[in-house]
Amino acid sequence: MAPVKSPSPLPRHFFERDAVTVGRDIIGVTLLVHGVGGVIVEAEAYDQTDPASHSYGGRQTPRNTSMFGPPAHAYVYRSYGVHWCLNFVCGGRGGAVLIRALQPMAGMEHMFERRGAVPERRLCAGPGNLTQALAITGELDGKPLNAPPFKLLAHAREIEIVCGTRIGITRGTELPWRFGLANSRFVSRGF
DNA sequence: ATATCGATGCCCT
DNA sequence: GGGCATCGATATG
Repeated sequence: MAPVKSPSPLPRHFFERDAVTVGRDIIGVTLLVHGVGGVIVEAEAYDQTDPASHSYGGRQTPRNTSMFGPPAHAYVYRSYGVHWCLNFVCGGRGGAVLIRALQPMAGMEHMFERRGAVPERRLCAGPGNLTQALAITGELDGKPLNAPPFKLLAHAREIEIVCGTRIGITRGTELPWRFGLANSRFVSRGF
């Protein structure tokens, strides 16, 4: 019988690729923050060429500075003045992947404390809900992903990945840069 | 089921 | 002043 592989850290150069490639490959990876988190089931890619991106045209501002920093770091920004959104910075300046939904796996009691009495499938469904469940704030902006409080683990499982157009944008709406775990009920919306 | 609205930080014109 | 990588409450079919 073949040995069952346990979760392992991501390959060293995982994030040193373009955002679209990383966006597809990040599905199925486990994200933990202070030990709380789960499997990434939905993500979107953004890059410099993309009119929906904060890094569009190479424009750099105080907010998006992390997007132009080294890969494998967090870009955390405030959305609509109310929510925090978590991204992973990728290779190719100005590229990042927005983490949109998790299948909760660890520390769910903390998630319920932070999110209230929502159905389990809604705990981490949507970028703002996910950061609330994991207590992610702007303090983590620019922090490396290979060190606490972050932990990223790859699984050797075969999974089916679907893609579609991104959510909540008004430009670049035709780009199929939203990725998800097929048939997951933990995504923010169907594909 | 979809539609509208308010919360309100940061970037834009 | 207006728009935005959002969300939940409220109204209405």
